[in-house]
Amino acid sequence: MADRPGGRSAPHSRRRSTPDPVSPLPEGEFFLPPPLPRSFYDRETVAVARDLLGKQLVRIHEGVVRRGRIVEVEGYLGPEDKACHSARGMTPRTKVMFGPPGHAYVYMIYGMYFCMNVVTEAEGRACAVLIRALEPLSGLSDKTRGPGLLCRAMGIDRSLNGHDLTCEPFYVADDPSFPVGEIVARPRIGVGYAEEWTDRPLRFYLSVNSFISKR
DNA sequence: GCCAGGATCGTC
DNA sequence: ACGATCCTGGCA
Repeated sequence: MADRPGGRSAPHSRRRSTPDPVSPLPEGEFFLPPPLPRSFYDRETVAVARDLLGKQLVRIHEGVVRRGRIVEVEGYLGPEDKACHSARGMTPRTKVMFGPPGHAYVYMIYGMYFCMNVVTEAEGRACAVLIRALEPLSGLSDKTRGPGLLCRAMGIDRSLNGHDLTCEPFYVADDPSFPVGEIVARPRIGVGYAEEWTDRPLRFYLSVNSFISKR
């Protein structure tokens, strides 16, 4: 296969003479931040959850760049956590959670929405962080508050389950100049069935941000 | 197979 | 407080 050093044009017929209508990849320089390395995800889940706040979720799809700032997350701490999908062991659905860190765990909820997680900790730990809200940065509607809505806005569906988030076209990137500020910890949303795990403060959000899903 | 329930969201 | 909508997992 012929390589195109520095070239960004599509392999063949995709590129037309007119630019894409919405957020096309810019010509020349690219300021899209690079993906975080796998070592970022291969850490204790609460640390990853807190550190994801302020980062950018980036998806490049059909020539459109969609970016949002992660402003709300929830940690799910593996099989012992009664709110965690891996609490009933490995099933077809939770297989990705039991895999290596840095991959997307995407599932359908209530027959109408998708939710997206990042897998954390060592392979087999089956921990993850749910992305609950984004502040829109580019290519997104303003309906990004809540895990189902943000997946719709980003175009995240089942086809991205298991995707490796350490490479394009779907990844998390650092945003070093963004001031994260104070982080609030509260019980997770919608896990009333989880007994003693229901009230654990594993939901984290930026206190100075208006894009949170619920107060 | 069958069925209860769900890490949601919009509306009443 | 409830319905939409369908996948998932447990049980027969």
